[in-house]
Amino acid sequence: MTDVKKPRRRPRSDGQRNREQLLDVAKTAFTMGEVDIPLDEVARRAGVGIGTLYRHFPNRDALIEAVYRAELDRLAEAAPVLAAQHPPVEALRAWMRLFVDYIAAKQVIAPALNGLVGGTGALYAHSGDVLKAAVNSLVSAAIAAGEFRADIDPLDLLRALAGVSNFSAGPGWEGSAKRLVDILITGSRSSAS
Amino acid sequence: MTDVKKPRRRPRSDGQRNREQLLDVAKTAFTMGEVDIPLDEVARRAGVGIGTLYRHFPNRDALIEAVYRAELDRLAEAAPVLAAQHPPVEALRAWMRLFVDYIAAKQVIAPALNGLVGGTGALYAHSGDVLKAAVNSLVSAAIAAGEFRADIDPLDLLRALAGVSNFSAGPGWEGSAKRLVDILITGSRSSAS
DNA sequence: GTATATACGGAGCATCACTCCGTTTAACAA
DNA sequence: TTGTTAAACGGAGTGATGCTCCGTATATAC
Repeated sequence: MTDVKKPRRRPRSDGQRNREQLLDVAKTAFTMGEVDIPLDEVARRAGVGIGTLYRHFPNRDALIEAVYRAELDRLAEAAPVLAAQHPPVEALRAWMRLFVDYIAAKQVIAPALNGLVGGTGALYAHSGDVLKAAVNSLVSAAIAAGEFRADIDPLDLLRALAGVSNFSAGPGWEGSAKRLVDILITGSRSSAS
Repeated sequence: MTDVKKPRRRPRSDGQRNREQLLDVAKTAFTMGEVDIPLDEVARRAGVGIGTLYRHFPNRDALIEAVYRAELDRLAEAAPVLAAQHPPVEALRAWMRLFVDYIAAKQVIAPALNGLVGGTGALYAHSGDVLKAAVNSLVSAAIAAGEFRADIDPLDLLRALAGVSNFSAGPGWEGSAKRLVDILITGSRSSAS
């Protein structure tokens, strides 16, 4: 059952290279707003055959998720750094702003999510976990410090933040998103001042 | 320029009937999670030809928007009713909860939105307006009553709420969404208690 | 150098969005 | 009722796209 693969061989270098090239092309395309780019085209730009693309990513969603996930990982990694640099509530505020800035700057996440079929499912479950862990640690710290109400569900905050990414549009967008962060934090305090 | 159509004839009854049947089938399908249902299939279930579907809705997005818009209209209509029945802040809270309940019960909005290509654009601009007006009037009343800070942008709240709809999943979802509503309202008060 | 697991490429298939146009029918007038 | 006509219908056909299959090529190990 739990048979461990003993790696008979080192992974082939061309395989890894191609995989990264595909991810790179896809990320660039999604960022540029070409959410509907045909997969043939992604393969062509990456200089590989369509078959190669499908071996690395079994379907369109898998490719999108891979791009998406790599970005989220980087976001999650920022959490412990911020926690070390600031007091709990400020660390959370900073992270939430980072989230917003991040989405604003590189429009990777929002368009990709919108392009997904029935985003309800697997993708969130998988990729969401790292973000969940990140926001979870920050909120826990704020609660432990007595700054936040104990009944705050970190996921609530994450959901609200994700919403901003979906309605991303218009000029005053960034400022508005930052105000929302403040609203959320104020609303979560144990005894609002 | 502004030539008014003088309706030479009454609209044909079969046309209207078919249009409504198509909308009905599409709404049901989307609600059932069949976001990717082929349009041929929608036409078949509605008992019309594919050509008829395309005459009423020039493309897939147009059909989705039509369903989506009808639902949003009903949500917007609830705002003035609630405003008449409750004090400002409670009217807003009630409306936001309605929004959440609505999405939870009939999963029309979230899946449809996710299925859209680049939700950034036209659809929101069009359909969003009615919701915007609804939440706007409720928030304005709360500000006028001195209950809310004057710098609250109603759109911020709408965005956060929309986020919930996108991360809709899991069992504790509804309760969590209601907590979020409370957080948002507490965070928006002029002097939080 | 040889063997072989691994990866590659792209022709081909199935499906789906959307178009086109000949046929049918509801509305109106006489 | 019947004739006229604008309006609506239906579905075969077209092009594009997601995905599969399998023969070929090559990196790794010995």
